Amino acid sequence: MGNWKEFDEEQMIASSLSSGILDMWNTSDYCDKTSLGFMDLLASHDFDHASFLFNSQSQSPQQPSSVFEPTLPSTTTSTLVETSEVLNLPATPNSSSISSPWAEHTSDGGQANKLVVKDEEEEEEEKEELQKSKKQLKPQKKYQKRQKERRFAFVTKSEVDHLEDGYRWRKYGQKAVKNSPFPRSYYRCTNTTCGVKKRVERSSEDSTLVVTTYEGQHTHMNPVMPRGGVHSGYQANATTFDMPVQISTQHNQLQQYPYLQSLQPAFNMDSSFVHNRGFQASRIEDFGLLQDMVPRVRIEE
DNA sequence: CGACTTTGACCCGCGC
DNA sequence: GCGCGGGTCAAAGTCG
Repeated sequence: MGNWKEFDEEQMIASSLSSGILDMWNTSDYCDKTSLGFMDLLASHDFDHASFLFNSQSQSPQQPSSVFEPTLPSTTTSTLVETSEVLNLPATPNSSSISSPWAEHTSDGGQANKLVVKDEEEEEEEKEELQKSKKQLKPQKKYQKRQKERRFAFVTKSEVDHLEDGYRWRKYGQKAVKNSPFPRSYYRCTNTTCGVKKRVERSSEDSTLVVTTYEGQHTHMNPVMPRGGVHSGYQANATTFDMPVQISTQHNQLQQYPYLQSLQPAFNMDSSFVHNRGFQASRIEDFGLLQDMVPRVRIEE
């Protein structure tokens, strides 16, 4: 899995995030096996808040995965990995002032493990400008240089490779992966205005693990139901909306597509929101990607 | 017939 | 420059 070498640091982040979210639930007395909150943040590409979760991990040791007993036939186990190729995304307005009860609990005030995104962006921009000026001498090629998009990956324990996440995807490629018996599939969001892509591959080390990598940000309404389904009416890249409303509109859909809640649209999050969401969500049935979350999933080496 | 998948060819970046 | 591996294109095939 050569491609995962770039995730070396993220392995640590992933496991930290895992314990972070477990910690979040413990703190809020909310351990009912749902994945609300954590996966939402990463699926919505709200990395500033995801880093907040990361910050919160340092407070406590990892929790036993037995807290999340599987209750569904096709159980899923997720570990988040945010890549270091985090670029070309507008900054989240609240990024500099995240307040949360969990952040306060961190031993170092939530500073030590902060994910650095901005510096990498600037550095990369400079690099790309340099390359641009060099390449201007060359004729235009059919394929433009791929823009590096903010990406994140998570590991899911599932029998199904391509998990339904509420968006419609079109497969546009499949490649054999070096040193892996399993191919990697490439999907693109079917919405023409949306450039979000995702890669799906099965771990060569543990065939029960599916590695899904998202790239880009949805720019349209979430169709939620895969084909001809009900539209939920919230925006995929919304930065604000009323959480209770969202919960209620999602409820029926989530019952059918348990992992949807882990891939829901962006939102602003503050401590009251998290409490509110936890409270609201606890009334929803048990389901979710993280219900049998494993504290640590080793991706490579 | 439209939406989606499959698959070989091609492009691109990178290391040697 | 060359080869390798990852990523994408696009025509053909499949499915409902």
